[in-house]
Amino acid sequence: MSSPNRSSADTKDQILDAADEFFGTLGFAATSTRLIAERSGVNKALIHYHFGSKQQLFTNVLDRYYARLEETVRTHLGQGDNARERLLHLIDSYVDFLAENHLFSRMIQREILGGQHVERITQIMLPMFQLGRAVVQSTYPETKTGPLEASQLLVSIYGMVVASFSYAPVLEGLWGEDPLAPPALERRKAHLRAMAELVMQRLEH
Amino acid sequence: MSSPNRSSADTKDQILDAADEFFGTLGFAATSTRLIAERSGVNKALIHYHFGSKQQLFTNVLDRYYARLEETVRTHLGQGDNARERLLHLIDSYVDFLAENHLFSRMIQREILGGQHVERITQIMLPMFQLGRAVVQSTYPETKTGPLEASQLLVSIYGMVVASFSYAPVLEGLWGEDPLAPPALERRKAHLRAMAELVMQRLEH
DNA sequence: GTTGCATTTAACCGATCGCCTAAATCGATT
DNA sequence: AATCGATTTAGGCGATCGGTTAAATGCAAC
Repeated sequence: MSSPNRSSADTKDQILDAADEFFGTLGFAATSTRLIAERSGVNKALIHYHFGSKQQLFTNVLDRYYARLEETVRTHLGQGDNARERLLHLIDSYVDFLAENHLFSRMIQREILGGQHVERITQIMLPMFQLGRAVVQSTYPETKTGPLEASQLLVSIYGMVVASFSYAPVLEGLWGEDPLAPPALERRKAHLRAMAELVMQRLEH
Repeated sequence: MSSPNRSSADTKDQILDAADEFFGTLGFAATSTRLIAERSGVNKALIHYHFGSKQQLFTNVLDRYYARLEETVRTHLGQGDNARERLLHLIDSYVDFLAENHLFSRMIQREILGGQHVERITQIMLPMFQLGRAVVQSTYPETKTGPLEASQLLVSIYGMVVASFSYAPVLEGLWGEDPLAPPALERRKAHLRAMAELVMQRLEH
C-alpha cells in the first residue's frame, strides 16, 4: 500500500532520465512532454499521471540533483586538515560533481537566467552562501571588507568553477577539444586550484 | 529605392526593442511572436514581413548587440600605457558594457547553454578568444603552459566578469541588494580589478 | 475466478504556436 | 489625379503544445 511497486518506480525513473536529458540540453520551454515520453518509451499521459504537470516534473528532476549534491557536499565537507585544505578539497569535489552531472549546471544556469524558478534556487543556495561566507570570513578576516570581501570572492570562484561546464558547447569550438573529457577536466582542476591558492596566499600575506 | 523610408526603419526598431526585452528576460523559446507584436504595437505579420522568421529576428537582435559591443571594444581597446593597464581597462569597460546591456549577457549566456545558436556564437567569439590568448601569451610567456595557461585564464576571467550579471536575479536574494545598481557595480569592478591584479602580479613574479 | 486497485493506453481537448495569404492602406512619383 | 511599389492589416492555416478522459490492462489478495 505505502510502498510503490517496482514497475512504477522504474517508469518514473525512465521519465526522469529522459526529462533530465532534454531539460539539460534544450531547456525547459524548448522541451515538450511528447519528446520526453518518446525518449523514455512511455505513454505521454503517464508523465501527468506520475508527476502531475511538466512544471512538477522539472522540479522533480531538480530535486534529484539537489539530493545528490547534498550528499556529495556532506561527504566531502570535513575532509582536509586545515581550512585551506578543506576549501581546496571542496572546490575539487564540486568540480567532480559538476563533471559527473554536467547537465545539472546547465539547467541551474538556465533557470537562474530564466526567472521562473529563481525563488526556489535562491532558497536552496542562500544557506550554502551564508555558510561559505561565514567560513571564509572567520578564516581570513581581511575578507570582511575591501575589494576581496567574501561575498565577491564566492561569486567569482563560483563563476570560475561553473564557467567551463556551462560554456562547454562553445569551449569545444574554442579549444578544439572536449572540455568535459578527463584530460581537459584535470587541467581545469589544476588551474582552479592554482587560482584558489593565489587568492589564499594573498589573504595570508 | 535603396534607402528605406523612415516609417519602415521605425517599425523594425520597435520590433527589435520588444524582441530584445522578451528574448532577454524570457528566452527565445518562451517568447512568442504575438507577445512581441503586442508589446511593440505592431501587427503580428509585420514581424515576418520585416525579418522573415522568429529565428532571423533573434539573430537581428544579437547582431545589434554585436555592433554595439564591437564599437565599445574598438574605442576602449588601445587605452592604457602598458599591457597591464590595457587589460585592466578592457575588463572595466566590458563590465560597464554588460551593465548597460545586461539583457545581452543573459541572452548570450542562455544561447551558449541552449545549443541552437552555438555555432554562431562560437564563430563570433573565436577570433576574440584567439586574440585575447595571443595578447596574454605574448605579455606573460608563463601562460603558454602550466596551470595558469592563457586559455584557462580567459575562461576564468570571463566567468568571473559575467557571473554577477547572469546571476543577478539570485544575487539580489543573496546579497539583499540590487547587484546591477551603481554602488554594487562599483564594488564588483573593484573586486575584479583586484583579482586581475593578483594574477598579473603572480605572472610578473 | 473474481474483486479491487494501481498502472497504462489511445484518443481527444482547447489553446497557442510560427507562419502565410489576400486585400487594404500609405506615400512618393509622375 | 493616377499610378505603383512598399507597407500594414485582419483573418486563417496546419502543427504542436500541455493536459484530460474513459476504457483497457496488469497484478496481488481473497
